[in-house]
Amino acid sequence: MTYASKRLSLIFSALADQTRRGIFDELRQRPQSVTDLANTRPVSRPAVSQHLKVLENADLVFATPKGSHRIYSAHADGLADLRRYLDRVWDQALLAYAAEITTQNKQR
Amino acid sequence: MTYASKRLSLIFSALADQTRRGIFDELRQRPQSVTDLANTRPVSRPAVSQHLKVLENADLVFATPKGSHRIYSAHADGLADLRRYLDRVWDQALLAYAAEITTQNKQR
DNA sequence: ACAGCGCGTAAGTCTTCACTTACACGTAAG
DNA sequence: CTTACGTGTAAGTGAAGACTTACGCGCTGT
Repeated sequence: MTYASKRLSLIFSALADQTRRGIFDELRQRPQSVTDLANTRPVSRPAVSQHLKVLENADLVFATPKGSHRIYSAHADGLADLRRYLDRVWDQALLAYAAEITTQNKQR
Repeated sequence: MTYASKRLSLIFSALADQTRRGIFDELRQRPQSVTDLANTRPVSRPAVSQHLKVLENADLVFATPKGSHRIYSAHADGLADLRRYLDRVWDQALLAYAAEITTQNKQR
């Protein structure tokens, strides 16, 4: 549980940043190198490198060495945990919502 | 798109904090007041109040005045956006993964 | 071998954030 | 009315984060 919480924190905070989510979104469309990503973005190349490290640490991205380049791609594993959490939360939220409605009806 | 991005950032960063996610998880099980939440948690009451403000701002939580109390409950609306994003990402990630596999097969 | 490219990382700065204590205000109860 | 409770918010502090420039190291090609 604690393990899962830390993992979720990594994933959520990784996707919380707009620049990072942009990188992730673009990597889903097509794998790219660090400089390729930096060229289409208003931040420096080291910044992109650091963002990729965060995404990689959350299992949202992985790198494939290609000669002297490193091609980054989106990874499905990190998303699986997020999806599991969200599915669970989703059901419970709907239940809570239904319970709330009935409570409100009772109070009338 | 930019609007959605900002909204997503709010949701993701709201859920990125462990304390805040704990509050949200507990509110899904049963609506509670601020002091109730603070009592079962190692942080002060104002801290909980601030966390609730962040959650409320992300449409993950809403308050119902009850006399001098304020009962907070989980809200499904904020989750809807998150779920939409995740569904889209999920499909694309699977496609990207499949594309990557076929690329690797070609290169053999 | 050497010049250049792609990349990661260290070091520094400025902002954001999670938290604390102190204060102000409305509601409830004596 | 006054005392007490529940709450939100302002002010301050220490840590984390999103950047920058500078540096170092492994490939690549000539």
